[in-house]
Amino acid sequence: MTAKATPARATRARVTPCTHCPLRQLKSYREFTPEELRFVEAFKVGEARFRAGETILAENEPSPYLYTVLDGWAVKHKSLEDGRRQIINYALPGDLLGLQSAMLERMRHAVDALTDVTLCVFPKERLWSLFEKHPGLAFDITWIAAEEKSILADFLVSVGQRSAAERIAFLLLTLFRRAARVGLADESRAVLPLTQEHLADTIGFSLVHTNKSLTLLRRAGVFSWSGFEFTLHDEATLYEMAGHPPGQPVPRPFI
Amino acid sequence: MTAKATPARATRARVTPCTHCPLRQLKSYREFTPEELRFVEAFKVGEARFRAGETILAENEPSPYLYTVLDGWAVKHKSLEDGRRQIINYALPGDLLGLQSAMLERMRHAVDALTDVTLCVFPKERLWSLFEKHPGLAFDITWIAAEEKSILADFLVSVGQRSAAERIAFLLLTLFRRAARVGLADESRAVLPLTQEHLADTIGFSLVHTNKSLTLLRRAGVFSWSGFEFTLHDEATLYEMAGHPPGQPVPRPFI
DNA sequence: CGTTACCTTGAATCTCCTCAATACACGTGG
DNA sequence: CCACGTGTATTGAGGAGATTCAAGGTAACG
Repeated sequence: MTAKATPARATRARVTPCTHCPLRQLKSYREFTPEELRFVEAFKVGEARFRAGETILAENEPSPYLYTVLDGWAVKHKSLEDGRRQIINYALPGDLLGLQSAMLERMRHAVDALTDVTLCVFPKERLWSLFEKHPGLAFDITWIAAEEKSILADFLVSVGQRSAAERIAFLLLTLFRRAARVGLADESRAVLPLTQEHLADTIGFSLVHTNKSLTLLRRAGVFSWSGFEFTLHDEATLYEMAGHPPGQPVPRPFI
Repeated sequence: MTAKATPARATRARVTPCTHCPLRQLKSYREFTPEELRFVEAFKVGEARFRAGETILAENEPSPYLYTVLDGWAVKHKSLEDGRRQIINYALPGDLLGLQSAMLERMRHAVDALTDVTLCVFPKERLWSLFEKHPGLAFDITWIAAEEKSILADFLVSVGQRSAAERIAFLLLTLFRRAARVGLADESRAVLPLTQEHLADTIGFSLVHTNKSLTLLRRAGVFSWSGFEFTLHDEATLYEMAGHPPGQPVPRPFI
């Protein structure tokens, strides 16, 4: 890994208007008021596309934009000088990127595209007027931040306390459910576009050990996962193995 | 460990008025506008005290209150069924507790008092009016959530990638700096009121191994730490060992 | 048809865990 | 005042688990 950083290419042509945003159709999102919808529509200045492997936001850099993922997967990670890296979280459609650079001046981690990605682009200098004029949207953003804190805490518990098999089960089940929540999975199947190296860098084990543990898990027949195709054969057992990860709450907000 | 959950005992007598809040004197906090100060003063309905070891907020419980720490230390943690537990973060004076229960309906982790603690108490049903009427305060809360996400990400990197010595160095240096930021440390000394068991549950190692690694680190003479008294002898070296943890940003907000 | 990315497996080594025992400081009650 | 229990810190020994090094395999792509 991987490709070099590439500047966002804003595509003003063929931009999805927020009024027809496919994510807003999902029952897991609340409805906007007409005023909020108008504000968000004006807040969005375009879309940006990144190819798999490209850097969306670089660590320690400021960014003039806030993004939401419209389509595709991204990965948030931090690297140490010697090449070790830790994946912090994944971003799926509907997730917010760049809040740190908006709030804390610069990114404290990098964000890379995991698949080809389309993002909605919002200029961060208008974030303040969002807080001033649309407390409901401000509340949503805070809600999202609180929820991500909760996800990070769950990852921390997993990495700090659980065995290799438990961590793998936890991660795959969590990602499967997040994919399902935004309509990217049916009953038992989803595309989870990670390599085993991503998996290893998320759960805090070496690639070799991750592979061996994964092989054992697969032999147990609880799920299959190859070529990014994940199929869940026995959710109850995987749920057991994962140490009972919390169900996703019904999310209140959108952006 | 430890004492049973105890209901908050609101002490309306001898409550510190926000106008004289010792934390607001610190240069690391921004100043309130007079209107904000008036709002916060009314938002605060009292203070609560907890003794060391008591539970401030229980996992999976809702809470009608939001708290800020006025004095003392608290610890946020999650426990598994079999007794393993992971410490998520620590709360020092100025830190916010219970945002999860306010935003996500219930706590996803527990909060225990590490020392005797005094908290400012805010009723969460008035949080919405804060967002409506004081976007500056709403922005502050979001800022705090973003910063804690950043801290959790750093912990995750530490637990996922670093050696025992690095994790210990990272945690102690981080806590020393956070204590210093709120006036709880002088040049090189601070009270860090953790046991080695807390340390172990934070860095994700067994108590025994943590003790052995700590002993080695102490023999290196970079710091001393006994009876909760932490003395930093060689900050540059500890900083090296800790893998260059980020300096604390100047925090914008208060509550 | 060679290169690249990803996955898989074995072997040797070292880290970390569990079990077990000891030590010290503290507070309590006899 | 001493005996005792409890919480915390320390150390040793043996074994499970994770890492690194190394080699080989497959599929995709020019």
